[in-house]
Amino acid sequence: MAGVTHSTVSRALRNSPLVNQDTVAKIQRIARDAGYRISAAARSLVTRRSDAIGVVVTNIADPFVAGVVSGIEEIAGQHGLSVFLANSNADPEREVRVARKFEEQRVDGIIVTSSRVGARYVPLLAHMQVPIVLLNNQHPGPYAHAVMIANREASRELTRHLISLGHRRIAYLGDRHGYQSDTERFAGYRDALREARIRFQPCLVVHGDGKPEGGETAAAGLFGLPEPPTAIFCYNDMSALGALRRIRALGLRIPEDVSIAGFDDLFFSQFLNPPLTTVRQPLRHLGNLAMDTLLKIFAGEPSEIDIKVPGELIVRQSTAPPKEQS
Amino acid sequence: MAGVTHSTVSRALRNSPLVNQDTVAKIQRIARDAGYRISAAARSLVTRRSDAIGVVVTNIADPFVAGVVSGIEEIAGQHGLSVFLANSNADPEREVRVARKFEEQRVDGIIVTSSRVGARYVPLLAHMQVPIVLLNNQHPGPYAHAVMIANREASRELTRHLISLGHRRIAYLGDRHGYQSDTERFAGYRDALREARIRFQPCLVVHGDGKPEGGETAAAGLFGLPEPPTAIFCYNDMSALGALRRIRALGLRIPEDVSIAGFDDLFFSQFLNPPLTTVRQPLRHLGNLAMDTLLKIFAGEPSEIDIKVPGELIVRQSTAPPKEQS
DNA sequence: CTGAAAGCGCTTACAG
DNA sequence: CTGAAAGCGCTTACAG
Repeated sequence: MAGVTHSTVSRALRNSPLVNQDTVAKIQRIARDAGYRISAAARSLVTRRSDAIGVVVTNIADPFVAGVVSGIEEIAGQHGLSVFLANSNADPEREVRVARKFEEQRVDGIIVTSSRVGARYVPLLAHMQVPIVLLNNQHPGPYAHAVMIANREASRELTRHLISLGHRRIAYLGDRHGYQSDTERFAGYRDALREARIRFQPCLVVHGDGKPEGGETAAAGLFGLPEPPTAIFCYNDMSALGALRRIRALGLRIPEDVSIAGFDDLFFSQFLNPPLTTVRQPLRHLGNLAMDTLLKIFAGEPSEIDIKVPGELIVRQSTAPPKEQS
Repeated sequence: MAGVTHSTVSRALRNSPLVNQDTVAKIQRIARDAGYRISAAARSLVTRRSDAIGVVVTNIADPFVAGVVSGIEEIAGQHGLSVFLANSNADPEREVRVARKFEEQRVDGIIVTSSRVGARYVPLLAHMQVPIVLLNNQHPGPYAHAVMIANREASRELTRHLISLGHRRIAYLGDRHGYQSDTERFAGYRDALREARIRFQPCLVVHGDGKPEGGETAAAGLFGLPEPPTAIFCYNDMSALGALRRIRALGLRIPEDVSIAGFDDLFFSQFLNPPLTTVRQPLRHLGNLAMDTLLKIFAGEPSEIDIKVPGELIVRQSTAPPKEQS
């Protein structure tokens, strides 16, 4: 060393006010010159904090998820926290493995990013006695905080937009049953129909998988109907991507023959041909909020249990009045 | 405890052959029932391995990056390794912060995923004496392994495709100067022109930023030319996304008036209207390879310094013969 | 096959 | 303001 002891060094590096300023300066200089890096493992062993958080995603390659993770990492980095990323793939076996790893790492908090996470996953994490924030997936229980978009309201507004254009046969192309965001968006769709006294028609509801492939198949089903819809509200932009392709393959024009709307406003949606009418979710901001919530919990500050962010209707050229009133 | 000592427990949980099988079974059962989770920090303090790797990306919200990270995480998870994710944003200050964090965590290896990473970043990491794998960015030095797509070859093939359709005025819409993948793709473009004895015209080369916005602006420039191109080879699909929009805004049809090709085959490219001709990069596979390389290094097995993966030309409907021979 | 001991690199009361 | 000591939860030679 350079004149002092172990403990003093430790204190100096943490900028303790207990230490002589000159000593601090000297020690910090020496440490820097020597390329000293504290061992996170050793520190965390005694402090009982890892200064790391865990982020579980179903699939980081999903642009919704990636956008949100980017917002999480941004705030975490600003506060000197490391982030562990783990894909669960909605596979129960991987979910268990992920939870176990996070426990071993003694993460200070967990963010679960995904609308697809099964409710059964949360108990697994809740068991860890660590703050949990769910992003776009509320959990009915005391274990977790939640950051969400106001799905129902935004969906209602989007459906109203279609109705105001003159549409009456509006299809809902959803995700798989049981996912909360699908359920809520579906509810908003029905709200708007009810308001406008349009009879709900179950045959106009089809289900994809939240990805282009599922959207494509589901859309195909709608055009096998004796009376196809004049507008389709797709659960998300990824589904819309598939629906758009299928509809074009059928020789129909958008929006002249059929209007299409999505949800999320992913980066590509404004570049589609035609540009997609959708609801904007502020992905990065949602990620920021989730991380902010975790930070508040760490600091012992009060924090809302359910944070709701409004979506924003973005009207583009994929929606227009129907050709003929039906 | 339950009859035995500290050391025996440690050995039992690691399935040491030194321990009586019955004892092992008993200890493992007790540990499971008690919900015991080993402390990664404590273990790593003595083993001097963290069983964690660090992944640096410029921006996880970029679909190229997200696809690759997904492939990295997949293999890491299979081998019980945790992954730290950090965004550098190509911001020098953040790069330093990321590198420092990874040092503190004593990661066992680092993967840098990005075509935008500055060469100046690598020394920062190399200093850590830890295996480094660069994905899509080769570094001329002994510090790092590299996994890359065969940019030049694939680019040459794509350009040949445009030439074979009859194009002679082919523009290159690149990324910013100095990025390796841009440089290599540009070289492939020139190779193909040379082969076909088409004179290279500097005015047909424009530069974007690898994102839709930059592609849009760069494309606009090409149509201010007295003799605009009949085909545009975009450095990547993200750039093409912007170029497509701008070209449509100019009232031109694709591919009738101008052919457009991209590079990467991101998930959305096959769903565009028209579907985009491009070069497929096997993103997930590239991520797998990078992680495999790291694993080999950990195991002390020999591993190639430079792994090159071929791209695959995917011809779709955004390219066609030019309207008139120019 | 099992136990006792040392030590990984830190932090933090407790004395001075 | 600084030092000596204990301890965080593991692993691993070293003895038996």
